[in-house]
Amino acid sequence: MSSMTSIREVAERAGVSLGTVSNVLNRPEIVAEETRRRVQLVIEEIGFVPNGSARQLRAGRSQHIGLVVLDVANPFFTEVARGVEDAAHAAGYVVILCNADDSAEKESHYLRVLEEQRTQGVLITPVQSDASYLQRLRQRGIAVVLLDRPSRIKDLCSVTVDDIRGGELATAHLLEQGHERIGFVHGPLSIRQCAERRRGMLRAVRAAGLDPDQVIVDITTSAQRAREGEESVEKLLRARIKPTAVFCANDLLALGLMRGLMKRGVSIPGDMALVGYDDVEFASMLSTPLTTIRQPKYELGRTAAELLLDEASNPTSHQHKHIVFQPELIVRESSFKVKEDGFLH
Amino acid sequence: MSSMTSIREVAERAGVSLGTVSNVLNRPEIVAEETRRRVQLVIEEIGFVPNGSARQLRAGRSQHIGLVVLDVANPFFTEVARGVEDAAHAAGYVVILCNADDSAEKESHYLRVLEEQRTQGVLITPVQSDASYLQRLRQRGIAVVLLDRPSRIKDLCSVTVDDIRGGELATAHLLEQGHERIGFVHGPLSIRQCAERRRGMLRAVRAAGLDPDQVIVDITTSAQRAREGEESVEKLLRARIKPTAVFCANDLLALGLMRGLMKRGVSIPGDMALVGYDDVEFASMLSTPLTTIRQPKYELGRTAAELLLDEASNPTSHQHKHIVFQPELIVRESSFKVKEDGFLH
DNA sequence: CGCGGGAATTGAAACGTTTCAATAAAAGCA
DNA sequence: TGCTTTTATTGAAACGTTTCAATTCCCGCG
Repeated sequence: MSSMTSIREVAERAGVSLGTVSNVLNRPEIVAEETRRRVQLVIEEIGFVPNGSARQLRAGRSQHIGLVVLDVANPFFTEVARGVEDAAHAAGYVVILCNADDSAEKESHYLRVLEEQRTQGVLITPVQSDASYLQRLRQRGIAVVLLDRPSRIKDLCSVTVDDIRGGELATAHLLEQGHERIGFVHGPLSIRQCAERRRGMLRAVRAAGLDPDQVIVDITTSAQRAREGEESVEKLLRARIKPTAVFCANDLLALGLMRGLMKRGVSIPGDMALVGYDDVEFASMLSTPLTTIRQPKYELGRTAAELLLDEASNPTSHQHKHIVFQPELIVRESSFKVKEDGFLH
Repeated sequence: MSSMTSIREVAERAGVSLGTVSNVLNRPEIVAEETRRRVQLVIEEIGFVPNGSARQLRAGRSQHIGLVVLDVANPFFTEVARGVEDAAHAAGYVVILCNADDSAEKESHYLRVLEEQRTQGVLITPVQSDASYLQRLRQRGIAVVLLDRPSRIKDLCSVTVDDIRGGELATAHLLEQGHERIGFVHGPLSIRQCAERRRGMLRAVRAAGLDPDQVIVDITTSAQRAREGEESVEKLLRARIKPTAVFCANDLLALGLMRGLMKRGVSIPGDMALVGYDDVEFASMLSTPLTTIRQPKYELGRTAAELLLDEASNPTSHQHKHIVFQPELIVRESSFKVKEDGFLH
């Protein structure tokens, strides 16, 4: 029953040729009214669903786009994913969401799969700085857009938020509040965002006429999640220079760090000021509302998807673009200044 | 250059037949040492990557499993997704994560795509109560496992958490704290979870010898996100019976509701006690840590994926199972009792 | 009445694999 | 040496579409 359910069966039952059924499916307007009806009836009747693999094989390309994120559990990326999905869905494409889970191995695995599937395009925030694999995809005719990562490679679209500026905003704010020793909790510096935000810090520190080596205390974590944030409290409190403020490379780290500090009775912002990054949904709702750098997450995803779709549909006329959004400082209680009178201001 | 990059080109360059190349790819052990090496060299050289569509067409089935969730932006589902992904990845399968976004239309769309792709199986938390579409998938030989939703249909695996019990735990806890009028903020009751949690409430209320109509104040939202939670504050405060406590069908709703209440100066738990559902990561870190019902999210996903893979690989010997996990009440400050002395206990 | 032209349909080739029966080559044995 | 096994390789068919040149049919026009 369900065994032989191809276009051929439809054709036989409707008494037409394969080609006609295909036409009913793809260009119904060119087939005669009555024939079309008859074929459609049979399709309904036997519940025929075209085989995507066969279609793709013939077309040489699928109607999918791949989205490879660093960590699906990070609200930042799910918000980006919503943007991507909306744009893709509107254009009739399907998004395959792949979770690299901060692992280069998983990233490669998924890219390989997307390549095998002859995907229309790939949106990616690479784990690996090595972009040679991406070049390969491009050579195979798969459009690639870098998400939240500037492209070293010129002939690649990218959509980013100015991370240097973000780091600068956060740091300038803390310096202004009178902090002179600032911890920076971040994932591996091989991750572009981390490196750039750090550069922003340097810029702000120098602009204030201070020596970065005296101000910044680096704390590197293996991944950028709450767990790692909590674990880094130890290192923070034992640092050679004792910071009075911390800047975290994302809100999850900040969340974890906050939990860790509270457990140890370190008050925020009294004993330690805290600034996060991303402005995820819960940032404003924490026990101490979190000062953070807001990024236009949804727009980031949406814009990236639009660029990708443009490149995929007009491969020749397409112009590569590098779109940069601006981050915004959102000041909340976690970085308020504590005056001599002991009150927050 | 990249135009003709099929198994055929590899065969020609290596001076062997198509079949041999295929063997090198799939059963390398049966091909002679030297031939294998030669073929592999050519593969490296021209960067050959097999065409997944052709493979799938031939095999009649892809190596993917689809995961359809209600809302990727909900941390509950991303945690489930991690569980699914780990199990699938370990077994060599790829997960296609689809976001139904609480919309029946998107859900249908994705299911259709998964059907066209001749996916191995589908893991789903259906938006629609109508399961006829799922039956169709099954008839086409696509394994289906219901995620976090009991199966009306007998011959379907399902992995759930006892939602009735969850609702009961939450409600009993609030009753115990002395609350006699309790708001229940939830998405459409057509969503199974909502309906079941409500049944749990009824059970608890009746067990306490009270009349549900006098105790429960229903507030239905269009979706179960923070935004909708915040919007429902209005309705809550203007309800005919004024509640002293609220139970939210998930933590995102609770998050939004908390924000809304705070904006209006309603103190938690003093003026209004609050209980959420899911125990997402940030629940313990909110301005008032949230009492909630914990679900084993990761295990849920993992177990579901394992059942699916079992069904997909042993379609005949497979036994359908219905696994039910137990929820757990986590008491935090948002539901503490306020004694006459004005302090929390 | 014959002919040109448009509309509808057809049939076969092609997309890139895998599979499997058939063949070829090598090795073992008497 | 000739015959049987074993081991390696081959070639063709099949998977389910789409495409496009070729064919059929019908209509209107001169």
